[in-house]
Amino acid sequence: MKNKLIDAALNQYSIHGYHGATMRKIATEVGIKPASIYFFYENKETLFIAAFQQLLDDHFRQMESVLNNNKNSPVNQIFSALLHGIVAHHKGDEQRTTAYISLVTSPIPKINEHLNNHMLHINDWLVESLGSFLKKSYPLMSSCEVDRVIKQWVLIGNGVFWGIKLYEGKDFTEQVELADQMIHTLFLELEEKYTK
Amino acid sequence: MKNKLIDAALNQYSIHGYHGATMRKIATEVGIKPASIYFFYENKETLFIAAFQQLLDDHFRQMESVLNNNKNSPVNQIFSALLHGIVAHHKGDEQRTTAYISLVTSPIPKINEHLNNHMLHINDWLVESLGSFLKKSYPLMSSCEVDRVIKQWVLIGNGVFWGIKLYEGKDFTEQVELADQMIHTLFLELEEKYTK
Amino acid sequence: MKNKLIDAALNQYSIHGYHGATMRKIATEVGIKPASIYFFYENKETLFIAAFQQLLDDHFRQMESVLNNNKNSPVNQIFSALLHGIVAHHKGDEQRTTAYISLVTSPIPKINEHLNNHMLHINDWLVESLGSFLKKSYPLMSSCEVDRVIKQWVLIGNGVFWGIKLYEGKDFTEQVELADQMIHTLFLELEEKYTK
Amino acid sequence: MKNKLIDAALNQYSIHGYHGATMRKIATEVGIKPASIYFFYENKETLFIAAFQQLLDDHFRQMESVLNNNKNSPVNQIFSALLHGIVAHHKGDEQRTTAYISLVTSPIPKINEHLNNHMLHINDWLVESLGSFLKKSYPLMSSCEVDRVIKQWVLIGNGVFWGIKLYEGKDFTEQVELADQMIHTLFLELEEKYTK
DNA sequence: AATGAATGAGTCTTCATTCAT
DNA sequence: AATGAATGAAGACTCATTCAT
Repeated sequence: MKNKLIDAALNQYSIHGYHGATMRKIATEVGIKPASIYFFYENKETLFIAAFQQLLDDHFRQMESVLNNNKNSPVNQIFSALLHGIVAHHKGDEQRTTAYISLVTSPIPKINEHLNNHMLHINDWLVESLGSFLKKSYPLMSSCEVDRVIKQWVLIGNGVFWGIKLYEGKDFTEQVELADQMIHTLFLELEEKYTK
Repeated sequence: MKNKLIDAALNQYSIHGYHGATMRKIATEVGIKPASIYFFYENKETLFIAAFQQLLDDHFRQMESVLNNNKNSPVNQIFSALLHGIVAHHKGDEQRTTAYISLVTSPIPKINEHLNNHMLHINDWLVESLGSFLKKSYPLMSSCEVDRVIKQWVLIGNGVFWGIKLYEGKDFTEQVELADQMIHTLFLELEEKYTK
Repeated sequence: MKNKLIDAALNQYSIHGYHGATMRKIATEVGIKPASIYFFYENKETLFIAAFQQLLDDHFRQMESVLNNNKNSPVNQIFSALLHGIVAHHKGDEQRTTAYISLVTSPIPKINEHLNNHMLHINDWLVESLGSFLKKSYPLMSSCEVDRVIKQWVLIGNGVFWGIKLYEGKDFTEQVELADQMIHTLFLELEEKYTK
Repeated sequence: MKNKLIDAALNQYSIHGYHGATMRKIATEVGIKPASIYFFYENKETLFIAAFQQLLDDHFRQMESVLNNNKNSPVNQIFSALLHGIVAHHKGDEQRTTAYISLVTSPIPKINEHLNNHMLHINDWLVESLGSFLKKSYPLMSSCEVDRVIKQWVLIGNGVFWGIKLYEGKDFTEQVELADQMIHTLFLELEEKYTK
């Protein structure tokens, strides 16, 4: 039930925003009465913090698992696969993605903190794990350049991510292809620079 | 006063979301009583539709003016300048930018419609105006490729835009630099392909 | 304009009741702004007291004029004509009739007072004027009986009056006919008793 | 509590009209807070529709029971008793009677519909039940005449009913007596016509 | 003669929350 | 584990009224 409540909370949040996601709507969605929510969560804020926590954790776990499934591919394919993996994850659960996007403009301070930590966490993890792959393939790359490549990849990823709410169907598929091409170009440069 | 109300509405919206942007908060921000708002706008929805309309119009006008100020530069600089211009515009008015981002997850159907129209409008305009610059510089480019370049540029722009809320200070400046590099690469390819 | 306001007030009152007849609705109906009403009437209560006063005065004047036009007919025809006259007056201005009915349940004490005075006034007038006609035709009738006949006539009139809101078209016409028959019977009795 | 709310709603309605019968006044009358009303009724309109429904149902049941208690008396006494019964019912609960009268000028369309149905229902019922009594006593009466007698009786009843708000104490008692006399006359005619 | 701008009080209604059961 | 009943605070909005113009 706690999980059903979190799902409902995220869903309502994604549709109506924090103030519009009322306890009643959430309760109705899981088939209980508003008063019953308080048996599981102390109050609205607690529920939402748990919900957002889970959202971010899932998001992170998902990225880890995608990376894990591709760690034996060539670097450039890893970057590409990771992008596709994340995109697939988001597209497969648009409701949560909307929640995730809304998070960025969340009106609750505690949640913004969580989000910032999450972002730093992801960044560290990306730099560390992707960095090690890059260095393995291009041992001559400077730390600084490794950083740069990862950040550019993230920048492209952000662009695609933002497109999730802006483009639909074929238009969005095209976005992913365009991103792929740019990643490809990124690695062409590296290849040329470090492997001849 | 109608304009002051729109500003306040956007500000409150950017901070608290639609349901959290109460008439009282908006009224207080402009120094009148809640009841007085209804002298200027029929109701909350009307006020917000006017506000968002203006937000989108300003946004578009801003892009136009940036383009106008750079239309005599070389193409690659136009693309770069346009990106910087938009970023500057958004950074210079973070409150409105947050409102703009929140718009994407707005709970009011009428507003989503407006937003979609706005997006299509911008797209058309970009393809048309930037397209003509590209074709002038690289007459051999196919329409299809013109389209692709513009869309990649937009993708990078979206990445930067999304970063506005995620990065601060130097970190954000770095984002713009990274984007610039990628645009640069984009045009290097074109140069190589079409001008030798 | 003062008269237009009174008409509008009565109309709105008949539709929505006192609390539902807002200054705005009244102003809109006469094509001015609410604030302008206060140039003509001190406040809502004053306006309505004037309106009701006029309503009752008109009502009374109407009855007088009907009686005047028939004062040379035989008594029984006077009674019948008076009934028809009143009914015609009310049917011809249903809006005011509704207002008149609503008056009886008015929530404003001052108005109830007015109404009571009006009722007493009408009663006195009826007893006096109709009484004199009766006594002229049936000199042997006791004051007490004169009173009784008038009151029965009023009772029938009240029945018809109440029917204005309950019956429509032919159904209402039938009511008036039924009333006529009963008045006829009333005078048959008198005839039998006093003129043989 | 739902019933207490209905009583309070009718009482406030009878005093102040629909728009003047505020949720606050109703809540106060039953000793709860306005917000609590919404636990029992969806909104103001729902509450009032339930209230008026009950008012009309009670009214009808009352008439039925009066008729039932007198069905073995002679016809003319049935008519008289029914009148007295209805009058007693109304006089015994003036608050509800005022509500009933106000209903006729109610500003809510749904309620007017209910009222119309109620009136038709009562009419049918009167014609059917009183009609059968009349025919039993005067087998030679035509359906048409049966109809007429009933309608005249109703007309007198309406007159008395309307008098409830106009007359007080002895004056009202007199109204009932006058009505009684007229009913008496009505049956004298029938007696003379059909039983000699 | 009329109104634009403003407001305090009050309207219906919803919200998060509580607590006894 | 769940809810019926209740509520204080706040939500959007309306109302009668004022006053400078």
